[in-house]
Amino acid sequence: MSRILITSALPYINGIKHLGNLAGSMLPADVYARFKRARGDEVLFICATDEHGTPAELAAAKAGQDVRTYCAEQHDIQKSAGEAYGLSFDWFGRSSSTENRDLTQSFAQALEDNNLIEERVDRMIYSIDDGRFLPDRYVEGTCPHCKFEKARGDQCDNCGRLLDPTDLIDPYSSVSGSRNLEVRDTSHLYLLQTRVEPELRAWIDTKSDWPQLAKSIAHKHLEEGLIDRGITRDLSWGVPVAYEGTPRPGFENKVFYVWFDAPIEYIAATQEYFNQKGDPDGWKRWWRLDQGAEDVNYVQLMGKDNVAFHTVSFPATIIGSGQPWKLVDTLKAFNWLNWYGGKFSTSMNRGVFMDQALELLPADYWRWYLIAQSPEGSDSSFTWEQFQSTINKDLADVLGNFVNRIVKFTESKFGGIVPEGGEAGPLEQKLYADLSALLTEATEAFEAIEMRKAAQAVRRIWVLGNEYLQEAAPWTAFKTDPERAAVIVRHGLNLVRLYAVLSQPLIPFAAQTIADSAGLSLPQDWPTTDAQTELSKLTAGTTVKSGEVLFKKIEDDQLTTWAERFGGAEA
RNA sequence: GGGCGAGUAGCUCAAUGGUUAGAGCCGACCGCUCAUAACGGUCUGGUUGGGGGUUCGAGUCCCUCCUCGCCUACCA
Repeated sequence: MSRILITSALPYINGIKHLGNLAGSMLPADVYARFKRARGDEVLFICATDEHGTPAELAAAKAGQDVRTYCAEQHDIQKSAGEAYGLSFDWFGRSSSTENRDLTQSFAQALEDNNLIEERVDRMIYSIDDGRFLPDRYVEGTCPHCKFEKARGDQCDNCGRLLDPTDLIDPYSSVSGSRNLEVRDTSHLYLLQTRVEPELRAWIDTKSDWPQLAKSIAHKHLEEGLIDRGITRDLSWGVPVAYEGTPRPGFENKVFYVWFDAPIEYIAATQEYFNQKGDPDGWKRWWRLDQGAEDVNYVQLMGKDNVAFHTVSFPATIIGSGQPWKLVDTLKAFNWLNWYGGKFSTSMNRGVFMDQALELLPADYWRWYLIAQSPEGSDSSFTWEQFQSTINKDLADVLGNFVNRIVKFTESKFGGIVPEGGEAGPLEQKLYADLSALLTEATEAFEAIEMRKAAQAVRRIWVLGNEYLQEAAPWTAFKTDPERAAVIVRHGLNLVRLYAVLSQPLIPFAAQTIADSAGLSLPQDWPTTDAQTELSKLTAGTTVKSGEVLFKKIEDDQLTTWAERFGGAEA
């Protein structure tokens, strides 16, 4: 038994997430967490909303709400959405918690004590009409290179060149459109990452098993030389720049940069969890190497855009603190799920969001599709046509129909009781062998967090049941050799039990329904690779019961309706 | 501009430098009749983005070009 700490990248507070966000971090993290729990490991699975920063302030203003109220509301929405998808977080926290405020300030102080913090004066764009400093990308204007009129202050979307906001011709605020801008001096704290580079490099060099994507991003930063990072911003919504209640002089109206406090929330959310449980020191055995966390395996899952922050910035903060914090061991990065080859986009009404998806179909349908099509190697595309095909074939035909056919057969021929008698023959021996190989494959894929491969292996195990029934033909045996039929049906029903167990991480709701039909309760331990033993756990005499159809097929006219509502190929 | 990744069957994706590049879906045909018109089987389908090179042997390694995606540190 191992101790596994799992974190999913924190979803930003700015509105409910689309299926791409779900597929690229939270869902695979959940599948992995469920798998590891079924394996008997001690799992702590943490996530939270990332609530600070300019976009949150602007979204709140747009919604006509106080930012605090807005975030509280949006947090509840995201929390409910996660629960509706069966995301089994042990805790879904908030980066605006008091725990995170205190811990973030404490980290900043530790870095300061280690002479890793420096005050510098920046020249930033201030929008007089908006009453705020503007991050580079919130300043727009004409590109000095290509004359594109909607170039952002950080980069021109037309010619791709990197820009400084002061380069822009005729700049204006993208918040209000105001051209009443000026450059102002403002002080900020900088984290002197350059000074922790040797330690950071040494640590990264130990991570030989990181995926290529993560290693190359981390090394790129090291090779080009780390840059000292500004870790404060001129905003009102965020962690105040203070220590133990005392604001830092000159920083009364500033907060820490959202990317400084967000990863710290992984730890703070754990504190929130244990505080809520009345065990205020409980978090330490997960995060403090000097207080019981030395045997924790820490696994982070995230989208590819997050990799640099998790391999360089956050580790630099932790290492710089000089304190014995747990650092990430295993890191899994995902690419993007696209919408018909393009991006999901709220403004262009492209794509499906988590709440909308559940209006159409149960969570398991989405979970299965998103895991089976997981954007692991490269970006993958959502299309309605492929979604329909995957669901109808894999879930309805292969899995759902298998469970239904064998249970119905048992009801009509054996009174709904797992029959006794008979001995396993050559067909069963072949089934054991095939199943053992596939169980090994599936288990290894889950362990390696290779989601496509894992789903594929599980699907092949479902197919195995249909192959077995077809060849064994209990409907024929029943007429000529009832004892032989009993053997076949007993094995078929044991496959149903096995499918419930195997399906737990992927489609937990359906797994429970399948388990119900065999009189089982979940969770159950993950199967061993000893197929013969696994196929004898449901013993003769047990009552089985068919129920509603497990998965309804997606009809063509449903698809048409959805494509009209959400856009599709034409978008 | 720089860095990284990707490009393989109609579609979605596999393939430690080593038989004849595989699987699912789609399509065609055959079988089965327990089951959600479900299941099983067979078959069709490829100039591996283009062009060069290394090698006994290249989807894989090298060079170059094209296309797409991500990052490029003040969006998160």
